[in-house]
Formats: sequence, C-alpha cells, structure tokens
Amino acid sequence: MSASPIQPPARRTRRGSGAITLHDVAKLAGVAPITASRALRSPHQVSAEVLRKVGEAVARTGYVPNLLAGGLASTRSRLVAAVVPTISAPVFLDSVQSLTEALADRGYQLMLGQSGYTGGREDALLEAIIGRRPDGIVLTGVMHSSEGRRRLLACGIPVVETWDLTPTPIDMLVGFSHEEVGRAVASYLHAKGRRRLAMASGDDPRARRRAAAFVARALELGQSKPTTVFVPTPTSPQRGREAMAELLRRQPGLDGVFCSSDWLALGVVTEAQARGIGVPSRLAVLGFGGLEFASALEPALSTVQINGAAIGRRAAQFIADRAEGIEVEQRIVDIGFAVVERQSS
Amino acid sequence: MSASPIQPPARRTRRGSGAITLHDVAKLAGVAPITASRALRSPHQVSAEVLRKVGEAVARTGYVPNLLAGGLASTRSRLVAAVVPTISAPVFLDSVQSLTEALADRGYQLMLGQSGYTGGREDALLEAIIGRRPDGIVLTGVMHSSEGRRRLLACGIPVVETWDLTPTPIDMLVGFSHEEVGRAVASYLHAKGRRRLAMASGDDPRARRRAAAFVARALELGQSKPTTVFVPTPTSPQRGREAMAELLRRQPGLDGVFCSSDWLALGVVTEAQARGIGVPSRLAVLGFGGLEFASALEPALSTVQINGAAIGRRAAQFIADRAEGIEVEQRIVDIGFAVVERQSS
DNA sequence: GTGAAAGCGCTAACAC
DNA sequence: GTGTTAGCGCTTTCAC
Repeated sequence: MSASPIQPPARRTRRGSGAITLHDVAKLAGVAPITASRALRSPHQVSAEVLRKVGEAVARTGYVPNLLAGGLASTRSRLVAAVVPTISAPVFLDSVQSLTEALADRGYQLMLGQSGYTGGREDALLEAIIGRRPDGIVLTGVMHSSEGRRRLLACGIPVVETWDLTPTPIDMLVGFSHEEVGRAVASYLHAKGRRRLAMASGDDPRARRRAAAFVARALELGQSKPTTVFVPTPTSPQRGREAMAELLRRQPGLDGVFCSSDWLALGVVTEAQARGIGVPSRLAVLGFGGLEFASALEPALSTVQINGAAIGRRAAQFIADRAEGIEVEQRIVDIGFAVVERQSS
Repeated sequence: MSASPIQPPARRTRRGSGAITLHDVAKLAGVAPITASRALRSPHQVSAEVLRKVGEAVARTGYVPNLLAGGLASTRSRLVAAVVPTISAPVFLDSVQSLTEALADRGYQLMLGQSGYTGGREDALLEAIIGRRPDGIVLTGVMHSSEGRRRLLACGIPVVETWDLTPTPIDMLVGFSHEEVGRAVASYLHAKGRRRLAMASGDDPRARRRAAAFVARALELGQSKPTTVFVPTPTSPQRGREAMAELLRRQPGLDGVFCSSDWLALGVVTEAQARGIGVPSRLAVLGFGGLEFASALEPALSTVQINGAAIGRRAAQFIADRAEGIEVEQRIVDIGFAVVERQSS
C-alpha cells in the first residue's frame, strides 16, 4: 500500500466516556442538541412532536444526562455538601436523613464529608467540597476557624450552619442555644429537688458549653459546684458507665446527672443500676438529643429533645430557596429544644 | 458622548461563576494554563521555578480547582456514590464511616443516597447517581431489580455490592451469608440447651432470609417451629418491646429469641425484664450487628458481630484500585461474621 | 520541561 | 418554538 506523500493532519481522537450524549439523542430525534436539552429540562417549552421524538430517542438509547457537564455549563451543580463531625454520632442522623430527603425532593443530591471532631482535616475537606462547586454547604456547628470562614465567604456558596446559635453566622443558620440547654436542665433538676448535681459530658465544644452553662446555673441557684467528667467522643454507653464510676468516686452522694448524649445516659443508668442505685429514686438522669430509643428504656429516659429532622428540612429549604433565587428573609432560625420528663427523673 | 456608528458585534457575556480559574493563576505565574495544571497535579513534571511561581499565584488568589470541569475533561470525577436503605439504620454507619475515610485517603469524595427499604425511589436515585459519572458505586445489599442491574451494567461504572452474598454480583462484592447467620444462631441456641426458640425480625429482605434460615435450622435440629414476629423497619427498642409482647402472647414458654438487630434486642430484653423474666436465666437473647453499645448493657448483649468497618474499607479499596487501573483479582469477598457470646445468652 | 490546539458534554445568549 | 454559536474550566493530544 502506498501512502500519499502529503498527509492530512491526523485527526486527534479524544473519545470521552464513550457513553451516549445529548448529541446522539438529538441526532436520533432529528433535532438540534439544544432542543433535546429543552425537551428534557423544560418540556413545556417544546412542541408535543419534539417531546415525543426525544422521549423515544432517550428510551431507545438509555441516555443519562451528564450532570458534570450540565453543572459546568450552567454553574449549578445541583449538589449540596454536608459536613458532620462523624456520621457515627447518632444525634445528627435525623438531620442528615431529612436533609437528604428534602434535597432529593427538590432535585439536589447530598455529598457527605466527615470533619472529625478534631477539625484537623477540615481544610482538605473544605477544598474537596468547594472544588465541586456545590449549590450549598451545610455545616454541623458553626465554623470557628477564621481561615475556614474566610474561604467559605470568598467562594460565594450559600452556607447553612446548624446545631448551634451565633449572632454572626457566615450566611444562614438553624440551631439552638447550648447555653440555654445547660441552664434549663440545671433549673429543671433544681426544681425537682435535686441538690448534688453532676455532669457527664463528651469533650466536644458544644457539649462543653452546655456543661459550663449547667454548672454556672447550678451555682446561681445556690448549689455546690457540680462535678463534671469529660469522656472522649464519640460518646457511647460504655463511656457512660465509666463516667458514672468516676463521678461516684469523686462525688459519692450525687443525686442528679446531666449527660451530654442519650447514649452516655444509657450507660450512666446502667452503671447506677448495676450498683444498686435506684433511678430515679436516688438518682435523676437526663440525656441529650432525644433519640427514639430513650423512650423505650426502663426506666424511660428523660432527655433534652432536639428536632434534628426539622433542622435538616430547614437547612434544605434555605439552600434550595437560595439556589432558585427565592429571597431568604430570615437567615437565623432558633428551633429551640424541649426538656422531656420521663421516668428517669 | 457619541457612539461610533459602526459597532463591533456585541460581546456575548457569559460570565461563569466569577471565581478564580486556572487561567488566572497561569497568567499571574507567567506560564501556560496547562503548565499550571501540571504544577498542581504532577509537581515532579515541572521545574522548581515553575512550581514556586504557580504555588505563589495559588496562594495569592486562593484558587480552588473546579473539579466539575476537571472531571468532565478527564472522565474521572473522583466521586463515589454510596446507597444505603436509610442512614438511620445504625448497622451501616460503621461501613459508611470507614468507606468515607478510606476514600478520602485516596482522594475520593462520597456522595450519599438513601433508597429506602421499599426501593421505590431506587430508579430516580440511580439516575441521579449515574448522571454524576462517579468513579464507583457502592450498594448496600445486592441489586435485585433486573432494570437496575441492566442500567448499572450498561453505564460501565465499577459497582460494589455489600452486606450480602450472591454468586452473581453485578461486578464486585463484599459481604457475608445471611443464611449462615440464621443457621449459626439456631445451632448456637440449641447447643445452649434452648428448646423453644423465637425470632423478632425487621421486615427487610435480608433479615427475612436470616429468619427463614434460623427457623429451618431449628426444625432440622428437631425443635418445634420457632414463632416469628416481623416489625416495620427501621427497627428500634420500642419495636423490640412490642415484638416481645407479641411473642409472649403467641408462645408463652419461649426460652430463646434471636433479634434481627441489636436495637430490637435491647427492647426485647427491656420488655422481658419489665415482666420479671430473667435474662439469661429464663430467656436467652441475641442481637445482630455487633454495635458498640451492646457490650455495655446489663446484661451485656450477645450478638452476631459484623465487621462493618472492614466492609467499608474493602469496598473503598475495590473502587479506588479499579479507578487507578489496578487489577482486582478477587471480586467476591466473604468477610464472615461471629456469634459473640455475652451475658444475655 | 513547556506550550498550542482541540475538545469533554452540556447550556446561556442571541437570532429567526 | 427552534437553531446557531460560543463558551463553562479543565485536561488530553500532539509538537517542540
């Protein structure tokens, strides 16, 4: 075979994924790509005839739109990032679940990141998130690092901080006051006649603030200073048993314990019962979170109920509204909490 | 001011996100965009001088690469999708957590989807996932719907099915046999001298298979047919209490209960104790999952331990290896389980 | 080691 | 209602 001396420039082949593209669908349907695009995204803008042909082509080819390409072109990724300290902390599960569902209903997909309570990897995580140009970012807790705040502010992505309250959120906020929680529980136990209080707390920042407010309120009420034991997070019933043992060592006559999580409280109750200390006869115990299991225990566990699902739904609404250009009138929402009295107190 | 009569064609303004782009960084560093790209992705391929200048430009501008654009161009999104029935089912949490972490270590981000136990939205979810062109998809359980299997097969994305075993996975698999679990527990309780067995089970498909195998094995061992009560998922201690009440109604003399989750088991134990039925003296109880809290209960809960973290890690390795062109030799991994005997049996 | 050109697959902007 | 054109921001391919 003789090649012709003058070659045309070799065609650069740059096959993509090899998948069906909108282009293929449009060709099959006999319309322009943009028309096919409109048929899929805003069906009411095209004629019934086009709709039918495009629908047929999609069905025949099994076309799935490339949302990466769509996101790049429209600068709307329809992705929302959520950051939780760790997914193993069950208090946040309701939030994440309702967030996922509420977002899915409005056409958004959730991207999940775990920051770890330490916040060490927070920077890398932030980079990975911002790099995906999500339409919104939902944070658990408020962002304290000024570097983090600056980056979030700079990238211009809507941000919802949750599970806490601050007068100076980065953008939007839905949460409640941890100080109020601590005070409310101390007041409650005081009102129930408990006079030797104690606190078993995970050592994360928000739990520490609840603990500090709990202690301060007890002092305010004329009580002696409650003993506080901190355990590593994530909290667990095992940690609760250990914490209770330690508390009894340091303050043998205690009659009321506020725990920073329902799991911790389960362990505290278990350890107390194992030692013959009656709950609530000799000891009142309160948890925090209001997880479902708390009410099924024996004795049923008193707790501070947080409506995690509402937090998730509200956050989803914030993000979706903002993305769709709907004015968000109130940027800070305090969803509150409730001290739920059950048998354990 | 007078405009010149002949206007140049109006420039189509199509400002993107307005964010700093690689182009900006390159200009600032005085190199071509592709050189800046290389400096960031494969630093060893460029000179030290270029590296320094680009690094400086990135620092000055706060540039964050647009991974959507990168993914589109390279057909590698560095996204991995995970599908769980519901995030509220704590058995899967360890898996999701370790999956997230193991993927993050290798530069991948997790996208989370909830299918619901019903599988109703599975189709829409699949579309949302495939549309993002993830580098891998991790499913909880095996995909049964033939439509789903076909779509996953067709899109060519690596798939890992988990928490189950089948000889015909779509692609890769890491799990264990639910039938073996059911049989093992029946054998175990029989060996402990229990003769009137029962089962409290969530009504999801895998739990049902454990239940069926449990019943079959009990019959095989010459026992009378164990009573089985099914409760709606997600399971909870409350459901466990209700299930126990129902079991006692239908089989008052039972002496061993296998529960399809540790939470259910907690409820079963609670209800038994509330009725004065000693555990384990009169009743042996086993859970399933091996959640951490099980060992801190009083009595400590016997359970079937599943190494969820190992499942997550292995799945992450499967996906990342495949994405990086590393040959995956063994596509099916049985990680097994362990019957852990504690006080409750 | 560095760069120019050509897309990845889609949609915004503008015409008709 | 439909089509044309020109990107979105990056990486691949090829050339030096």
